[in-house]
Amino acid sequence: MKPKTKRGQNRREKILRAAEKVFGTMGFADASITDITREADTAQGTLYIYFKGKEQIFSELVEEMGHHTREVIAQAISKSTSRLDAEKQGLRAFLHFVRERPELYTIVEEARFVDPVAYKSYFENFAKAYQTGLEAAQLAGEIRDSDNEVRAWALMGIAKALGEKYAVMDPSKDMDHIADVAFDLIENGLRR
Amino acid sequence: MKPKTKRGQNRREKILRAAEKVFGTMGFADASITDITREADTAQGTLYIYFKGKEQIFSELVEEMGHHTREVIAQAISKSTSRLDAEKQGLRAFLHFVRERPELYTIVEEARFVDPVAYKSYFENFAKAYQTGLEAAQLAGEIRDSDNEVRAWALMGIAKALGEKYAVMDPSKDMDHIADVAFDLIENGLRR
DNA sequence: TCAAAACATGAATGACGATTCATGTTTAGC
DNA sequence: GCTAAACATGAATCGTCATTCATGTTTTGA
Repeated sequence: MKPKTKRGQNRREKILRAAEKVFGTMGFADASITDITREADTAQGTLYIYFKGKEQIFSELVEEMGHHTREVIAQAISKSTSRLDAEKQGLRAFLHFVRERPELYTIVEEARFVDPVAYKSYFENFAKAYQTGLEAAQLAGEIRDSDNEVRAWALMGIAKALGEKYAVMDPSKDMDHIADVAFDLIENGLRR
Repeated sequence: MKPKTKRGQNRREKILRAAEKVFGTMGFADASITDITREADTAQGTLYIYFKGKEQIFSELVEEMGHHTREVIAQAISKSTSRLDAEKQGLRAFLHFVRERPELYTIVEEARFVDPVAYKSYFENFAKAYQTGLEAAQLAGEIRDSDNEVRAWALMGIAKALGEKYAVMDPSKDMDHIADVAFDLIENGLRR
């Protein structure tokens, strides 16, 4: 499963990157093992040296997305002074990351149907972290009192939808602008 | 394709309802024609009298969801006095509808991968309508000036995420409460 | 009442593609 | 430089359905 030589590590990584591209652009069902191995310049059988099957590669990519997202957001937040500012920096970093790796993001969304368990835990973990942050901000008096679980899911929903629209569907607009508009809504709401 | 007798109409409808249930619970890939026809107490071949194939049934369900959602929201909004109130009533009605037909909602989400064209037009239409409403509210001075396209996608994202979480994943909480919390966030933002 | 149209059946067909495996090649470490 | 382990190959296998179709049954309308 895990490679023991440098050569093996390279090959495994090459297959993962090919799978990211192929799954992300054609979707899980339409992507064949042949597509992935062709993209990786590899024989079909080689894939089964490093992975149990089609689904396992996919799941591994979902996990990868989880790690990277956590890293990216943690990094972005670390410089923040207030909780609300952390919110803003986290959103901005997330959107930039998704625009850089739209395939990986699409894979996470498809996980809802291909690997529902991974999908659920992915988002429930994020929601919990989000909620904890909101709770702290609430205790610190930065934000108004409300149901922070519902708020956490709502805020995640904003990030998901904007990522889907402005990183995957229509990646032409400036991401900082998107983040600014969204954060203004999050901070101040709609009301004049 | 379209039935010409009452008997045919009943059969077609029965198959559609079976497909809604089967696609919604097992997902498109795992759902077999046999599963659907078994659920509908029908022979496999009968399905092909009324539908071109597996994908076409699916697409028809996506369209159905579009019609119903539009109806439900239009109905809910019709009683509203202000644009912001329309926002609230629309959100509430949407969440109730999704809790009543979670399978239909899951199907729309899976359409992103099964029928991307239908999916894209579904959400772009909603976004446009949403944006138009926001534009009017802005002109009426009810809400602050900002980029209403981005806002529209953000607000749709809230509705999608809350529907997914509180209608599909965890349907135990009171939907009016969910809608109230979300609308408070939309109206006033987080800031104290 | 009866013929034609509409509807219904479900076993057989056929395509597709994930996975396996018998056979080679390369690398690590002594 | 040798050999065992690790890695690589790709054609053949095998299971899984979606779809078809030859054969019945029911409904319609005159």
